[in-house]
Amino acid sequence: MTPALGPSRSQPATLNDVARLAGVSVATASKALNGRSQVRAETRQRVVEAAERLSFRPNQLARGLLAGRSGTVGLLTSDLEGRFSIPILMGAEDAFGAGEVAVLLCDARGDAIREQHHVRALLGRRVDGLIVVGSRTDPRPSLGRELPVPVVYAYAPSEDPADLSLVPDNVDAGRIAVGHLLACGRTRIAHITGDPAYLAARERAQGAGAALAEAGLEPVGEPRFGDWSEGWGRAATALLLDRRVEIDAVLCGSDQIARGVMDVLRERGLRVPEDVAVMGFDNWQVLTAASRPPLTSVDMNLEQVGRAAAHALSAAIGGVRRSGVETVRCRVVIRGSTAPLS
Amino acid sequence: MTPALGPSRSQPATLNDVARLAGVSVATASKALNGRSQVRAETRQRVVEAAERLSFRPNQLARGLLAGRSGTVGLLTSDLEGRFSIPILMGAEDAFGAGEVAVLLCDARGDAIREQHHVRALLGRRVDGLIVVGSRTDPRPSLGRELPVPVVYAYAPSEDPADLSLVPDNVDAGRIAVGHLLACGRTRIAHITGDPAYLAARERAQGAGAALAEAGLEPVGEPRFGDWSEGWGRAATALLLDRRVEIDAVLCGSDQIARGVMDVLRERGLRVPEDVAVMGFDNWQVLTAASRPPLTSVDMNLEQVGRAAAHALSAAIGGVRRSGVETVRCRVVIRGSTAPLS
DNA sequence: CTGTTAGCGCCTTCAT
DNA sequence: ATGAAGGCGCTAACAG
Repeated sequence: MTPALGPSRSQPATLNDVARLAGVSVATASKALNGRSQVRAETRQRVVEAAERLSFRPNQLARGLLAGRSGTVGLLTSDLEGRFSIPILMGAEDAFGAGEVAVLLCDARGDAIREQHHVRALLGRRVDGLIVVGSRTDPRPSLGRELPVPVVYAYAPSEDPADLSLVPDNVDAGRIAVGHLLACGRTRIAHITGDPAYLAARERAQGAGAALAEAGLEPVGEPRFGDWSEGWGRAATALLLDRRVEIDAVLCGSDQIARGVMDVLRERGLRVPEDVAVMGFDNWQVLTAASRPPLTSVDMNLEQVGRAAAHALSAAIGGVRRSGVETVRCRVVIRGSTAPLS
Repeated sequence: MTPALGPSRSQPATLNDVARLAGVSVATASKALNGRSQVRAETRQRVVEAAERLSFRPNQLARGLLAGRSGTVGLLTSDLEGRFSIPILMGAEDAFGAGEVAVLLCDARGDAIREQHHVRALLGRRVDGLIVVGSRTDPRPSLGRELPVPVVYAYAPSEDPADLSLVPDNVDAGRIAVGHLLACGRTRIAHITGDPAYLAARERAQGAGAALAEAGLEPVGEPRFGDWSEGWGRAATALLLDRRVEIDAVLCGSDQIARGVMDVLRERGLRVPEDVAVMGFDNWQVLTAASRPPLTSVDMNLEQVGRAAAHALSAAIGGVRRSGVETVRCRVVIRGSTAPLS
């Protein structure tokens, strides 16, 4: 409405203002503020004081224009809504924030057109690099090799092996999950997991199977694929129990599935973890902590993935490019739903 | 390592390059590309083609430098981890994205020092404005009136009434929640809610109480404050039933609490919604959809809050400033856990 | 040690 | 209709 007339109206101070107030040239002021050595201490003092008094902040746009680098990266998510993007985003933001790099956030909402649009916009802003965050671990189309800046793919790897991708190691995750159950003395381990269209589901099952085989154990039936919901966890468990299949552990493809599994086990009078150990995937706090008992789960270390992507991108911007798919290890977070057989 | 020699190495084309290729001056090229009218159609054509061929994208940094505006806003969250920031962020990103404005994301992680640091960094990048997203609806300290750009507070309002804040209307939310239960013919409505240190909890209770009073009904005891967990929902419900308190509906302060409430109701042989209607808050998909039956819940319309904040900020940048706390209405999302008494 | 000059990429007068 | 020139804020050469 009425333009405020207070201090908030005034334009931000420029180096010119500072120089004038300090009674020196802009060049000297620049050197003084940037710690260049060819400035008399007393002069520098004057400049610094002037800058302070005007609350001078160097204009990064001007700097970027000159340097040819903006000190900015684009973070392009395909699905902010899903819960996997956020931790990755946090890890990346954290890693960049420490290094004076700012993050431009764009959400493509799963739309390729919108993604392309965002890429153009980001390049127009002269981002120094790009991180592309997918919503599932299945490979996705590359943005292409023609981009003027380096790109790192996180969570969803690029289909082009010339690109660098960072993904959680889901095969290994299946392995260490089973490893934990074995360490608890369990031998009749069923695997109830999610949608087989997801690579993550298949890879975890593969790793779990391998770990069982290496231990000389038979899996309790084939992995049971379904969807990622509590409902499927309940249904699959009911089926298992109805058929009198003997089990002392259930490895679940998600924490939601695990919730469903535990509910039915309890309803049928089986105790967790005394009779059956239950383990989830994703380590989603709201579910793992609220379960009865609290749910042991595999954490994909997504913040770590984000941080690793940030570091890889920084390296690439610095000229050290890598390529191919690199994995980040997952970890088991032990809670009350798994325990050694007594 | 080895600097790639492909097309990705070349510097992005400048207007100069385009002009040279088209055989005109930079001034003409600029006019041609920006739709200025004083250019012969045939010339414009040549310029556009040249630009295309070089995949020219105007450097926004240079533009911003000249214009004095960067076309960029800062989004400062205090807690990306919590689930409330994300929808707000999505709404804001969406609203800005449509308007050629890019969003710089910073997460203060609940740390005032870090927040201050981020504000400085953002101002250095000459953001045209700032949105500050809080993690709860309790008022928070203002960033101050001295900032050179407009600021809009979302979710957590500023303590300074001179600032503009956009928050969900939690009093009204309590009202419409009770309104829905009344419409279902319920009259014995208990309220089990979260931590009374949260303004949201107190405001919802206040609104709920007012709606009951207006309907000439007594609340079933005082609102039961606790924390926001499933565990508290279970405990509070058990207490209620142990005391033989007669109820036909429970309004819960969060979906998690509602989960706990429903579990105990079912365990005690009460049917939802036939015997007792249950209603949650937050409309958190993963909980509401997975409940048995699916949970009716109040949605705070957070995307809407984010969008409104974005629009308000755009207006402020355009010179139209508002101030004070403005509210966004919540809405009831009806699912299976509430139904008319038959 | 300090100041002058030039230019990053773009847009906008002002001449032509 | 086109081009030449100036300047946005800053830094890196070079001069003094």
